[in-house]
Amino acid sequence: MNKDFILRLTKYKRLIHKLKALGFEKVFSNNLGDAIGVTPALVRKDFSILHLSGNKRGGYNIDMLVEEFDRILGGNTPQNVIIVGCGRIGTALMQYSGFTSDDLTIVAGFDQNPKNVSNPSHVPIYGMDKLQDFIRENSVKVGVIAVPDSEASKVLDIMVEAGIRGVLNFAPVELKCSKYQCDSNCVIQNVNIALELEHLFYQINTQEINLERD
Amino acid sequence: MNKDFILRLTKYKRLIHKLKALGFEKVFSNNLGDAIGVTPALVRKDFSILHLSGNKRGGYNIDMLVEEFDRILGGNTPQNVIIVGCGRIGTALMQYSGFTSDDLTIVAGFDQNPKNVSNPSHVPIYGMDKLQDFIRENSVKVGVIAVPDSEASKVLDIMVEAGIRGVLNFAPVELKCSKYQCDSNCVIQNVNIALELEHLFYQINTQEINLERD
DNA sequence: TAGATTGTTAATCGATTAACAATC
DNA sequence: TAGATTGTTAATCGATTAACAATC
Repeated sequence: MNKDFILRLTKYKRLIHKLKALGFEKVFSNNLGDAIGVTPALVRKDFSILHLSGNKRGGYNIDMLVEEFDRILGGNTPQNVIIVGCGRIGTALMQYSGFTSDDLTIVAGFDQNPKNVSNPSHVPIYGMDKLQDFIRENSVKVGVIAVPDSEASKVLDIMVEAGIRGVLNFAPVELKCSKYQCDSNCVIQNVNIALELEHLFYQINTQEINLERD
Repeated sequence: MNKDFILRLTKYKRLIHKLKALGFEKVFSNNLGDAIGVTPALVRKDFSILHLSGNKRGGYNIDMLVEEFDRILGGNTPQNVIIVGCGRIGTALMQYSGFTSDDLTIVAGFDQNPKNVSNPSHVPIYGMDKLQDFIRENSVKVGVIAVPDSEASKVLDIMVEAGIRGVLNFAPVELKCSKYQCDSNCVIQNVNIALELEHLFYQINTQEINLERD
């Protein structure tokens, strides 16, 4: 329910898959904690919340963990994602290599002028008028918004109306919990690159100068 | 010092600039809290930590806030950023419109084959061999890493050695707090798009099925 | 003045950690 | 068995909030 908790789950999952690939058969809260940078106690607590139990002396069984984390985090069933807005960011994402390893598949792109988009990927790009039908017919659950900021909230409304449940927003507007999000339980995650860079500068500045000037 | 705290600072700053533009002269902790979604008490606490004081009845002076937040968050002095790796993500970022409004300027790109990069922006793209000298000569403080994951940690080392203080990493590897980061106080922020999407799927899944299966 | 708002202290809340009994 | 590790409880820690005296 907690953001940090969810982040840890994803890290556990990745780590456990790696360990499995390395031929490990069991692992201790100790090892897991070291690897993801938390205390062993927190690992045990987390696992306890998830009802994952180990052996008092033999640690946790890797096969069991792999299976359970796959179930909890949506498994290895490929997850379909659409990209709305095929400008620079949109097309860059379409070819992003980091996805395939995580069973995420970009199934389609949408743009106002699909014919103008240079498209070296094999992902089909449709006009915006096809967006709602596509979402409905393919039961798409998650979409990426990569349109100009002026279009973002309009696009969001369209997607939510069609039944989208999760949105990753790259438009430099913070898409807020509108009535739509609340009504329909659509989760919105904003990725604001300018904001991230500002954070960095802030952190650097405060390392040098102290917050309180005097 | 806290991640949430820093995030709030950035939100305060943006909001206050907007209010200033709207002609406001003063604002209450009440209003600020509503707008950024926190309690008025927290706003006052935050301001107190920053030594920003208001009037017992007249709230906080907008001009004062604008000035102070600009100082605290690095002001409106343009911040120079370089982009290392001019593949799809890198070039997309180079033309990203969200930057200009935040006084962030991409001053250069770097790539192994700068001549192969199609470069519709006006940002110069140099070979990787120029990276260290450029950072040193221009005192660049923050850089973006958008190279393939296999190159990421090598590139990080080079940048840190040249004196980079902050890195935004788009390569799908979690660049960890290596010896370099600790020695030289380089802040690393990882943006992992696949991870963000996984979060979304997880959140959606847990809305439907409860965590504990039984 | 009376009313409203700040600034700060103490209370609350939630997450993390330490500790340890249970037990393999 | 002795040693090691889990699972869970209680303690700790830090961030947020409530409350209220100070005061404009």
